[in-house]
Amino acid sequence: MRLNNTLTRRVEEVVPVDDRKIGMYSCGPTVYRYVHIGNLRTFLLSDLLRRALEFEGYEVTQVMNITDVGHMTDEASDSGRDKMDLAVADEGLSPKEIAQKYTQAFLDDTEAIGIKRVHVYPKATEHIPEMIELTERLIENGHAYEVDGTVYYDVRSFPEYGKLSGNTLDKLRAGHRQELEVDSNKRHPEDFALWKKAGPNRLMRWDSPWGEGFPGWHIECSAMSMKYLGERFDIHTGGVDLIFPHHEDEIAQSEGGVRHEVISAWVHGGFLRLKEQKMAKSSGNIIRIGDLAALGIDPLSFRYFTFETRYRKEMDFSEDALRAADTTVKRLRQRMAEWGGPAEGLGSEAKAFDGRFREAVADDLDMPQALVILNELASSRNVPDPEKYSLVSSWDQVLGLDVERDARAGWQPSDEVAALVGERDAARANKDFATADRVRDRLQELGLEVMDTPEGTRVRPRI
RNA sequence: GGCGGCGUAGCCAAGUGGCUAAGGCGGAGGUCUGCAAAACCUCUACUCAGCGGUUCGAAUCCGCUCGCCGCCUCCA
Repeated sequence: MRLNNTLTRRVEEVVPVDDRKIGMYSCGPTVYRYVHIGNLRTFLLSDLLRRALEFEGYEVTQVMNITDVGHMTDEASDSGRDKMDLAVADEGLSPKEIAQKYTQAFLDDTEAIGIKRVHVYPKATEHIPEMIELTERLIENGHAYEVDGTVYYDVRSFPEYGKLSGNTLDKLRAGHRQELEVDSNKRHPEDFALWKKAGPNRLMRWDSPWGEGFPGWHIECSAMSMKYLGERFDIHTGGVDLIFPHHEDEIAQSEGGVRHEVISAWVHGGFLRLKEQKMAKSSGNIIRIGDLAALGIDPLSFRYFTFETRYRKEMDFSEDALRAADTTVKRLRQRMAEWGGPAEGLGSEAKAFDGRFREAVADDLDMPQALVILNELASSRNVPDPEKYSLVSSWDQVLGLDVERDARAGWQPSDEVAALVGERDAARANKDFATADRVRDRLQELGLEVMDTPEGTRVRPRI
C-alpha cells in the first residue's frame, strides 16, 4: 500500500510499526448535530483505507473518536459559546441525551453507506483523566504553562511546529490575517489551550489540578489515540480542514508528551463541494444521506460516487452525477445476477484483471482507476461469466457496494405477474400482438422490465 | 497578508513529458425483435481556461493573465 503522506507531501509505502498489523486513528464526528454527505465522504475515506489494508492482508485496528464535548463557536475569545451548550438550549435535552441522539444518527448514516464499524469509538467525556494526565506531562516536559486555571501549549517549545501544515511560526507571524482578539494570558499568540477554565454558565465541566474546567479541542485526539493505539502507530486520517490547526497541534501535543514521533502517515481527504462551495453545517449548505432515499437513490451509490474522484481531490456534488453512479451500481448488481455465481478457479485473463485492480487500490487508493478496471472486466469477452462473478464479489471487500444483492435475492414473480407472463406468451404464440402489447404495458406499470427471449417472456424488476 | 488546491467532451471525471487524450452517465446510429426491451457493436474532446516560454516533442514543465475553491476562527 502506498499513501500520500501529508507530512512528507509524497506518496510513500506503508511500513507498519508492527509487522502485518496497522493501527489507524480516524477523526470522528462531533455529536451535537447531524453529519452531512460531505462529512461522510471523509469517513468513507477512512473506511476505504481500512478495507484496502485488510484486502492486502493487514490486521487493522481502527479507532474513531466521538467528540461529545462541545467546542467553542469562537475559539479565539472567551465570548464564544460552547456548541454542545447551544444544542442543549435548542433541543431541551441534556448534553448526554444530545450526544446519544447524534451518535446513534451518525452510526445509522455510516452503516447506510456501508462503512464498517471501527474497533473502538472512544468518547471524549470518558477520557478526561487521560487528557489531564497528558497535559500534566506536557507541563513537566516544559511544553505547557498554566495561567489562571487555563493551561496553554507553548508552541515555541516545539521546534518542529508547522511541519504538517507548512504554517511554521515565522509564516504564521508574517501572514497574520487580521486583528483577532488575542488572549492576553498567552505568552505568544500562536499558543493554544490544552485545558480551559470553565466560565460560570458552562454546563460540561470537570475537576482538574488547575480548577474546574474542560479540555481544549485538540487534546482528546492525542490522549485517546495513544491510549488505544500506543505511543507509536501507523496512520491518522481526517479532512483537509483539520490539517491546521487541529492536527498540527495534535502532533505538538503527542510528540511533546512522549518525546518521539507518534504517527507515521497522515492521510487527508478533500472536500465535497455543493453549489461550488464547501458543505458547511453552519451555513445550511448541506445534504444528508437520508435525503437521497427521497430521490430513489441507493445510499451505497453515494459510496460509488465518491470513488469516481481520487480521495484527496476536491469534488463537486451534483444530483446528475449521483444518479449516474446509482444507475451504474444497479446495473452492476443486475449483471452479477446474470453471471449467476462464482467460478471454481480463475483463468489467466481473470488473474490479470485481479492484479490490475489490486495494484490500483494499493496505489494511494486510486479508485477511479479501479472502477475503470471493473468496467473493463464487466464487458470483457475473454473472461467467463462465473470468473467475473468471483472477481467482482471479492473486490466488493473493498468496494462495499453489496454487488451480490440481486444475485442473492433470486427475485420471483408474483402469481399475478406469472399469470400475465403466461397470457402474453399465449398471445404472442397466436400472433395476437395487440393483446401481447397490452399485457406488456401492464407489466411495465408494475415496475417490471419486459424482455422477450427464445424461452418466452422474461421479467425482472426495473432498476 | 501567509499556506494549499482546482480549471480536460452535454454532465461526472482519469491522465502530470512521447503510440490514435481512460472510464461512467447521457445522446446518436446499427444488429436482434412482430414492435419493443435487454444484450452486443459503432460513433460522441483534431483537443486539454487564455497567452507566452523551455523541449526534437507538453493537457502534462516554467512564467504571466483570467476564473473558482479551501485552511489560517468551529469545521470532514
